[in-house]
Amino acid sequence: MRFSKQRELIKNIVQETNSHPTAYWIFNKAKKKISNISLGTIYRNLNKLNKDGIIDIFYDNNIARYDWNTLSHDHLKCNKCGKIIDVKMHTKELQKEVWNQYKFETENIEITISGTCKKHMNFKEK
Amino acid sequence: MRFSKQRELIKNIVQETNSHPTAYWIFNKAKKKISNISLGTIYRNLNKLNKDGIIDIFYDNNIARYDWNTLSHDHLKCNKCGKIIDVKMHTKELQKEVWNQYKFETENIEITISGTCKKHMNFKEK
DNA sequence: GTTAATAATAGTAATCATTACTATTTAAAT
DNA sequence: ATTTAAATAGTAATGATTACTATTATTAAC
Ligand SMILES: [Mn+2]
Ligand SMILES: [Mn+2]
Ligand SMILES: [Zn+2]
Ligand SMILES: [Zn+2]
Repeated sequence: MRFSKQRELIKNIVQETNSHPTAYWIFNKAKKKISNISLGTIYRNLNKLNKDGIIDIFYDNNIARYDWNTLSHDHLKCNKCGKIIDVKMHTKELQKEVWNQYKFETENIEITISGTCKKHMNFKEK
Repeated sequence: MRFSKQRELIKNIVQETNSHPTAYWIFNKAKKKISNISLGTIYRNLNKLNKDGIIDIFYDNNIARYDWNTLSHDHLKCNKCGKIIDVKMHTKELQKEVWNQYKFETENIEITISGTCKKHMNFKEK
C-alpha cells in the first residue's frame, strides 16, 4: 500500500475523535483540509484501514460508524443525544460460556446498550 | 388498526420462522400467497407490527431483520453459513452494572456474537 | 533527474435497502 | 347500502455505499 495524503488525513481524523463518526462526518471534516476530496475516497480508505486492522467498523442501525479503538469493547448509546460511549462490559468468560453451552467458536462479541445517559435523565428529586 | 389480509399474512410468515428473515425474504414468501403484494406493504406492516410490539427488528450489518421473539435475547451469527441463532446470554445483572458504573439507564441490550457454528467447524481430531 | 509501472484519486454513475407519494381499493361503523 | 378513512399497489424518491473510468501521483528502476 502506497502513501497518499488523503488516506493519511482520513486516518488522523478517525484517530482524533471519540465520537464514532460516520463516513459523511469524516468527509466534511476532510474537506476542510482537502477541499475536493471525494466521498468515494473516504469509503475506499476507511474500508482499507479497517482491513489492515488500523480502525474498526460497526453498524449503528443501518449506518456504518468508524472507531479508532480496535480493542474489543462495548457501547452505550443514548437515545436522547445520540452519543455513543465506550465501555468494557464483556470478558473472556462470555466467550467460554458460548463455547460450553453452544459449541460456538467466537470471533467477535458486540454489546450495544441503548437507553438514557446521565446528562439527559430527569431525576425525580434534585 | 383495521384488519388486512396482507398484514395477517406478513405476521404469520414472521411468526413461523426462526431464520430472522429480511424484508425481501418475507416479500418473496408472501408473493406465493398474494402474488401482487407490494414491497412497500411489507415494510409498512413490518414497521407497524414492530411498533405494536408484535415483532422485533434488529440490524445485521446494514440490513434489517425481523424476529417473532420479542423477549430480550441475544444472537450467535455464524460467518460460514450466515445462520443466526437465539441465545440467552445477558441477565438483569448487566443492566445493574451499567447503572452502577455509568449511571446509564438501560432500555435495550443487544449482544451479537459472530464466529463459527459447530456445523462448520474443522475439528483437529475426529 | 527521467522514465515506467501502476496504485490512488476525483467525479460520476449505479446499486441496494428503505421510505414517501398517490390514486384506488377495502374494512367496518352507521 | 352509504360513508369514512385506513390500507394497498405501483411507482418515485432518498440515503448509504460501491463501481467505473479517465486522470494524477507515488515509488522503484534506470
Ligand atoms: Mn468504541
Ligand atoms: Mn432472535
Ligand atoms: Zn444523552
Ligand atoms: Zn455455520
